Amino acid sequence: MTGPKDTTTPGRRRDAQRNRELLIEAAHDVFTEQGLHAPIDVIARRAGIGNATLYRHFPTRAALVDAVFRDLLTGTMAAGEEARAAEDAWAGLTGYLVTVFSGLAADRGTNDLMTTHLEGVESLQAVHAHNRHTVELLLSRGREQGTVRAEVTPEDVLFALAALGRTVPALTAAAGPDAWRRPLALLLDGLRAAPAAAPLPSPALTTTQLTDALQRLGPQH
Amino acid sequence: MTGPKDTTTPGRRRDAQRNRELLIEAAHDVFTEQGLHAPIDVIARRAGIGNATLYRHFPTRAALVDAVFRDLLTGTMAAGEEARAAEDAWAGLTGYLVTVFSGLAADRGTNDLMTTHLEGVESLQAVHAHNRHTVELLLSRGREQGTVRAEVTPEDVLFALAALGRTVPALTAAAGPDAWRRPLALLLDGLRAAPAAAPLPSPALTTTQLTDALQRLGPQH
Amino acid sequence: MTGPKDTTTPGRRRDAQRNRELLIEAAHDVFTEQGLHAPIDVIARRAGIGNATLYRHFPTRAALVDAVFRDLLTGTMAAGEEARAAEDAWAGLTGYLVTVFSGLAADRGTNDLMTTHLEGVESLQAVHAHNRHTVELLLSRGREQGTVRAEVTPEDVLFALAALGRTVPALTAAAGPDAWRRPLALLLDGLRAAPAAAPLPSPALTTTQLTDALQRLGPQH
Amino acid sequence: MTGPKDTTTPGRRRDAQRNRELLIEAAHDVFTEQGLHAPIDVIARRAGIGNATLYRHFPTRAALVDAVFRDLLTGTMAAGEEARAAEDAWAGLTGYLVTVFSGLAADRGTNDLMTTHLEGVESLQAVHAHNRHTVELLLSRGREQGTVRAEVTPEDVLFALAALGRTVPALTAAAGPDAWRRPLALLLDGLRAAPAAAPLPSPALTTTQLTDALQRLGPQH
DNA sequence: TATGAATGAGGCTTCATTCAT
DNA sequence: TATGAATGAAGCCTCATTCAT
Repeated sequence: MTGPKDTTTPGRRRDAQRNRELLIEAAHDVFTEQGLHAPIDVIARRAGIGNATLYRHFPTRAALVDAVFRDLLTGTMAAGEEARAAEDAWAGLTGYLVTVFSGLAADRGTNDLMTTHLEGVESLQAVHAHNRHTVELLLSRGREQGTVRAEVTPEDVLFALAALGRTVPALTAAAGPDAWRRPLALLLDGLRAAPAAAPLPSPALTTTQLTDALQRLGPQH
Repeated sequence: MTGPKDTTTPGRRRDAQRNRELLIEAAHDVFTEQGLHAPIDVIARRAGIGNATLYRHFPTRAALVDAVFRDLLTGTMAAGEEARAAEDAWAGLTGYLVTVFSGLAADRGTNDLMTTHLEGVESLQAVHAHNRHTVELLLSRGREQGTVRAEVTPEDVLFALAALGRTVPALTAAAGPDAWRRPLALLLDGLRAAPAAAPLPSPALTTTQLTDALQRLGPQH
Repeated sequence: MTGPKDTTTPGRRRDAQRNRELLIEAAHDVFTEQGLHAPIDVIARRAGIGNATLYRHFPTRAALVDAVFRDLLTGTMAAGEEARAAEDAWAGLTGYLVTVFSGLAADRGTNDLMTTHLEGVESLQAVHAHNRHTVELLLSRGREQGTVRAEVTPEDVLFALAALGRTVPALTAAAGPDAWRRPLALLLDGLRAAPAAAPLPSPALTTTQLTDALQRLGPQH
Repeated sequence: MTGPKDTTTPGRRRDAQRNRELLIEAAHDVFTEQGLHAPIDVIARRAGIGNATLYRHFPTRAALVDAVFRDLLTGTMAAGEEARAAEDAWAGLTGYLVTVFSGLAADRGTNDLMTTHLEGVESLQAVHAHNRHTVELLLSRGREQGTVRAEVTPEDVLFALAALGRTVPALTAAAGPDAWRRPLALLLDGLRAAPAAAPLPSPALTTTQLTDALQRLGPQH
């Protein structure tokens, strides 16, 4: 006997737990593919479970989103912690944003989540706050170290991040998984105090790729 | 023969033309307010015309969009022409983008249009091409004049433009009609060869404004 | 040719008109049977028409209710006019209320309509206003003629009317189509200045009938 | 024997009893707030108990209602006893009805219960019977004492009571906790043999209050 | 037996597209 | 040809009741 829990679990508990997991899994997949606005019924269907059951487990979309991303988001926060500890604030900031964007690129759900403020998603509050603190700290230290432009505020960075971040899925779809590195580098260069030394990463978009990427953006809302 | 070419449909031709105009007008208004995904019926109703008639005139949404913006977009192209003539390429580029963004801020339709490639919208091709040429020209001359970073491509600029452009409506809603000037300036600073001399325009976002703006972005699609 | 309309009516107009009538008819029936809260879909089904079509004709429940009852309600208003002209105000009031209650007894829809204020039902406003004016006028003249208690206000009457009126369908179901006459008479006797001379109309409820009636009332809301 | 009768289920019996009490308590609260049609699950959740357990204890809604109100209703019956003892039958009747209405005003559940006959609620039979006897007795004595109209039957009173009683929650919501006193007084005046001497209690409704009250009544069922 | 969970069915509303005159 | 109308399909949500442990 390794743990007492297994034997204690009464009645249907295990089954429900299984359903809950199926739902979260399905929701994760669907959110990843379609974004956070994906129809609830699609998720339920994908899980092979009645939609009313989904509602029982997660009365609101926000609750479901919260459950799906709670763990994933802690990953982002960990990256933030690490970045804060960096000697060179600029390097820390850069590295942090790269990590964040890697996440945004892979997953429409994470993307929506990080580049929007969804009312009612609890865990999100924490991530956004943490995110802001990380950026704020690194900016302020960067300013002291002379690598960050004096006037740049955390809001500047966070907003630019969101703006660029939202386009990442379309971009990667059109031009490969690393395509976001280049516009991100450009953005960062705008924040620097000193002129940018490093060459831009990732090859430039071709015209076709640009067209493709824009097409994938689609009309808003 | 005093009338128009086709005598078989005496008043018809003119009637249809009138309808077409009414539809385009209505669509323009609706697109401006609601974006390009606005319900077809709303447009037809606003024009005071049956939706099936709309379909007859414009079998697809793209066709309607095309018709609506064909004329408007020439305005943007004119701004491009003017910019191309600028002595100082950097000033020309800056001015051009400011003009473009002013348009993006005012009109959800133009915004969708310029920051996306809608399959099947013919006239759009022309604008995007023109746009690209303008940027390309100014970039290349800027490079010669030493004001633009060597590596920056037109695609870099156009893509960044689209990314930032799409957020403009939410941004102006949250922080006022000039709020886009600041992130645009930041973006431009990233493109410069020389370090940015000018201070950032427009006050920085407050945290609340940022939150508000992000909330207004909403999930994609 | 007796009228030009028939031949002029273009296209589908006649068909749609037919549908509209079918819908109103069906709605009338369903409202009469089930009251104004009856499911929209049931009405559409009863009319043999898709529910979306119903929505096209009547975008809100209130619009449908309005269409169904607009004509019926003018009947009530006519009765009001007549009552106002009565020499003996008390007789006029009595007669009026009897007419009104006859309507309430026959039809759950009318009943809901008259004993409730449904937001958005235009024609209803007029009836309620007319109703109030009738009652007000007759009360005030009745007071002058010494047949109505001094303190009684139109609101007193209208409210009592509503309270009693709502029970009328259950009452008639349990005790016959004239059963409402008796409680109405009792109510009126409470409004009189002089002691009631006339015997109560309609036989008294039996205990069983009372039980039955109450059962039919059902829980509120 | 120190324990309870059934020794086969040592803690069970007591547990079940406890659950039963919790359920009744919760149901009482919910019924009071929302009326007798409140969702079953809400009650179970409020009790912190599974809904299936609720079903086990009370297979039908009626059974639950019965259990909840069995005790409460004895209070009403006590008031009846007291009223029966009154010297002046009319005063007794009046006082009784005031007491009853106070209850109707405070509690949606009691209201539904007293103004309706719910199929299958056993205990209700008793209350209604008791109620009827009280009214019957007082009426008959009032007739002897010359204060009650000869023709008025218990059913007349009980029905009028129900009709007015059901409107009490809406009325108090619209016009204050004592607003029911005035229409009740009017009703009673209709039952008197002698002309009403006392002025009406509680101020008259304003037009706005009337509208508000009617709106709150809502469609039946 | 007690229980949490599951679900089918019902209700509302919107919209793109097709139909029938 | 021009048109108003029709509709199927999709999305949302709630609740009474049954199921399976």
